[in-house]
Amino acid sequence: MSSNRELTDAIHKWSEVFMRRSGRDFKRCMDESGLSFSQIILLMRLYHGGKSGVSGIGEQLGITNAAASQSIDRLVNLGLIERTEDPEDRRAKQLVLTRQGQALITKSVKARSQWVEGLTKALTPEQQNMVIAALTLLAQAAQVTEE
Amino acid sequence: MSSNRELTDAIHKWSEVFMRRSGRDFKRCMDESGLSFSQIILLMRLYHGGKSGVSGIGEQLGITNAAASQSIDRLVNLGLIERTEDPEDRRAKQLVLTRQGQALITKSVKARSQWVEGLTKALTPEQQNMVIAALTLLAQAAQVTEE
DNA sequence: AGATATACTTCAGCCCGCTTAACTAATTAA
DNA sequence: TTAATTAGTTAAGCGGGCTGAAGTATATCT
Repeated sequence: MSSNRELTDAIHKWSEVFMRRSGRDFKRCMDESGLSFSQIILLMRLYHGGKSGVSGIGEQLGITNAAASQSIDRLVNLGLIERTEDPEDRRAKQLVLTRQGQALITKSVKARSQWVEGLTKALTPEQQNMVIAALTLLAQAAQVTEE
Repeated sequence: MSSNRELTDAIHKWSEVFMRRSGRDFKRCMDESGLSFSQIILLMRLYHGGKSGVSGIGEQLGITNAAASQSIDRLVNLGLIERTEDPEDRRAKQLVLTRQGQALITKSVKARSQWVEGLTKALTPEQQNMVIAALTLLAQAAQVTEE
């Protein structure tokens, strides 16, 4: 039977390792793409959130419309975002990732996936099954939590 | 028996969820502390790497000594880093996190730990044991991989 | 129609982070 | 001991990212 302490400890160790890795992942993504952290976060929001307007992005990121507009403008010029007029409301813009923009994010996700996959290489089949089950459980729980 | 496909899929789903979460974690950490991404990365390097010099940091972060020096200077002024003369080589400086600097990073790690712990709340004891075992395996594998 | 509100853009101004280049100070090599 | 190397700082300059304020165009309220 699992003591609460064991669970906490395991999670804490894991958190340290993966926080560190996350930092490096982002840093590398920034260096390779030449984008800033804010810009990558912006792309990730679009990647997960689908279509969105300028002020929607600004709100999600906690910045002013002006800042969002400027940042988006740069990303449009880089060919990572497509910005079109909303036919329903011609004041608004619809923002969607271009194929190139999507590729940038998926590449990052893929890099992390491959890293984890590498970690499982040395495990026994039983252990691998356990990892599959555990990660699936966690991912599901996380998706339920998302509002 | 686990097919390779299952493993890859599970890891991919997990990666998406956690990449997204990582982004938000960093963003929140930046907003709360008022620090930039670079500065947090710098603190994390010191947190994990222990003592280090200015050029060591610059090298790890892929920036010039000048940039590292300036960034460190700001963090020293904020009371997050202690910068002292190396007694062995008086040209060099020893950089260590202050208690406040350490607290900033540990707070971030703790936030993530608590999030994951929250995810496990709804799981059965057996499932929790599995999560413990899986995360422990992954964390160990990751630490072995670190050079 | 006229007033108000909304969605976004533009501009000026500030700070941050980066680079290169020039500098100081300490160490090491000749 | 003089010359070269190494560690770090400082300064000028560029661009990014943010804000507040002003401006444009569309939509909605009365």
